[in-house]
Amino acid sequence: MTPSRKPARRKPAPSRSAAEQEALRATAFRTSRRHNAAETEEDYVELIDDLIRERGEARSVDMAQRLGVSHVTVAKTIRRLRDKELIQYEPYRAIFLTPKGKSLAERCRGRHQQVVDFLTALGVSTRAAEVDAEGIEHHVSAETLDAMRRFTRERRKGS
Amino acid sequence: MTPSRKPARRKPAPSRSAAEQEALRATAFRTSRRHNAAETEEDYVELIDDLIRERGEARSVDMAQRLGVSHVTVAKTIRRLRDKELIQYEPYRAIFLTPKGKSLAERCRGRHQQVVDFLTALGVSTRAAEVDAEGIEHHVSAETLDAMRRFTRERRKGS
DNA sequence: CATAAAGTTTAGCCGAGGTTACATTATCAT
DNA sequence: ATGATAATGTAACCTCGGCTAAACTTTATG
Repeated sequence: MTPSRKPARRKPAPSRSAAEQEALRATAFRTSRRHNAAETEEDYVELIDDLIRERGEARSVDMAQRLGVSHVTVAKTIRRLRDKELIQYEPYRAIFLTPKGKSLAERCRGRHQQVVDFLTALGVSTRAAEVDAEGIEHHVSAETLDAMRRFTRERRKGS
Repeated sequence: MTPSRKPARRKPAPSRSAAEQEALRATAFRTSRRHNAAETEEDYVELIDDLIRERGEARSVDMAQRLGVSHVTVAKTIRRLRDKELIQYEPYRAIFLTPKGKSLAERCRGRHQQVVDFLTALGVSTRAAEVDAEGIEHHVSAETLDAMRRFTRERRKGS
């Protein structure tokens, strides 16, 4: 009557290298979730760094505009980043990076550029490369980043 | 005394092609956030599809194990997916994909495999490719995916 | 056939990240 | 000097995706 009358007890799992495979997949999901969580703070410090370079200071109104988000969201997030000692600011004043924040920002900036360069070298348009990199950059392992760098260098030399 | 005594009014933005640049960046962030939001449902339907292929049915306890998450989280999520008509199930019974869910699952399966193949062709180890793909796959545009496919094909022919 | 074990659901908590509406502060211009 | 306006902050609310604890259903078994 109901669409399924399947048993509620577990079938014995296919017993090849199954356990390892399962574990690897669960790890992949967990890793991805962890990276998603770190994404916001990486984006914020990177953006603050950009703004300081471009106009000498970072202000929440500009951050909100660039992120495509309300200023309230920015306010809430930067409070959290301050608690984590990545940034520092006084009420109604501009935002600055702590040394810790600055080093994170620099790492992110480098990685971001590498991903963009890689995608471009692969033949992706500047526009798409910029958009995709924003999503991808937080999920590339050191190993993959290295392979990307190698490819970019070769491709440039070759052409 | 306070670390910053910078003005609270906006400086005129650097006026080159600034407006476009700003818009592009905000778009990149928005796109990335949108993809993050879609990530869960894509992962779930893909996983359900896998389980059905492997053992004929998808059950929440297995999903929880593969995702590395508690079974309660799975229960809550699948309720949402049912509301979105991606899956279908009765209480205490196995889970099935609706046509809509099935087509999403197939798209995701293809994309996932393509990203893994690409990373492998690039020289990344199987293990890292699997983990990174889980994060990356949700953020590749059609254009980038196409470039990846092209590269994978060439590289295979070449070697 | 009663009951234990496995699986599923419900209730309630939390933090992240988003919103609107409203309050406060700083700066600029008259 | 003060008043308008831009920027920032606060309050209250939402959804999503985690969690634990406890209740309930199904299935297997002694």
